[in-house]
Amino acid sequence: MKRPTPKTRSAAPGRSRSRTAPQPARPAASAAPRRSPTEETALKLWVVLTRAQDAVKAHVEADIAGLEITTTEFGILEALYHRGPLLLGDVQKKILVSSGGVTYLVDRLVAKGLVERQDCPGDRRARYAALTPAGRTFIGRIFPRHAQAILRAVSGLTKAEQLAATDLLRRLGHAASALPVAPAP
Amino acid sequence: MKRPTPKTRSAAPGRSRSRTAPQPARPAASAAPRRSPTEETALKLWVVLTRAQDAVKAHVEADIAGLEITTTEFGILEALYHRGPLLLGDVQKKILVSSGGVTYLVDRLVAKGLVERQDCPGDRRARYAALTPAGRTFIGRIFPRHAQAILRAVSGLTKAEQLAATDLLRRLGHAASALPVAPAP
DNA sequence: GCCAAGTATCTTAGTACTGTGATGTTTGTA
DNA sequence: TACAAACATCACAGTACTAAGATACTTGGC
Repeated sequence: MKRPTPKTRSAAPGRSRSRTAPQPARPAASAAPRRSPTEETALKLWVVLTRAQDAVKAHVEADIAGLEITTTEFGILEALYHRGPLLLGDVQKKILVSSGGVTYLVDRLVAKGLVERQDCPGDRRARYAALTPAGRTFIGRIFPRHAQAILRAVSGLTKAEQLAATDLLRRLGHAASALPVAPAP
Repeated sequence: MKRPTPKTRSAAPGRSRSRTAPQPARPAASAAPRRSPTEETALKLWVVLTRAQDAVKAHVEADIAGLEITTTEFGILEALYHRGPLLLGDVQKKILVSSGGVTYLVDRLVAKGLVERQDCPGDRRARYAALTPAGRTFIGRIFPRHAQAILRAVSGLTKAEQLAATDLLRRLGHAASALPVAPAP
């Protein structure tokens, strides 16, 4: 699991800061740099986008915790469950990891007996990943609960709001993906 | 850098799959499980939320690449820049890493001469992290460009849409955070 | 038919963390 | 005065990846 939101020493337990008041010896030097309202809007969007994703992800990961698989592995199983066998390259595009990462992840799922590789007739470079019967049973058993966990995690918005958010986020994502990545300065 | 969106072999370069047609020997077995529309809406939201965050993050990380710091380190510098010295515990809450992670990250920033630790008068257990003059200069120099990169990354939405998305995401995030995490089954 | 270029996967080494658990210091409370 | 709880730190094994390169196969042009 990548970052199931830190659980270590004294992580969250809220309000207790009463000592923050005594400002440090050195001046706070909080020379808050002025920013345009347009920048402010964009930065705020980036922050809440990240926070929202983290918050929902925490529920998704909590749901998967204890199943002996990572969220990324879950993503592969889910993709194979809903789409049938996929070329490893297509798995890569779907879950957004490096090519080496796909090899690594599929190796582990194979070791767990959930996935198998199949040769691709017609292109001997390529290979499919496919669920084994055990893998199909496994994902079929846990997916419904998983869907409920997500449903619950996003239930802070009404269905209409969820649809509105989906539309905005889809367009945001598409636009950002289409945009060429920063011209190295 | 954690996952600057894979750059490896044949990652994105679109449509070329013409070999996907010959379905694998084994039956596709695509027993697509029926789902309620409510579930469908929630799952879709989760997917586009993650995709959008990833897409924007790719720009953010591309902007930081080559500066010899990771995005997490950047987050610390930015927090100190905009808020002044912070207790290490507050840094932890801000950037969401483990307690050991804060020590590790601050150590590295100290080694780079960008941050220093200061004792906290009034609580001798606690310590502040604060920018050094070099650190302030560094972040002050790169932050404006960073803000522009974010501005650009989210420019697929109009300002009004950005505000609407911010409102929805803020409420989504708050609700998800407030919700107790899945009851371990 | 030959070969360069392209595509698919795998291998290797490295990185940025995490989690656990222990240690020391300090603080607020009983 | 004791004692639990908070803050930071350290040590260390482990994890989920990444980037870069190697290998194997395929394709398109000549």
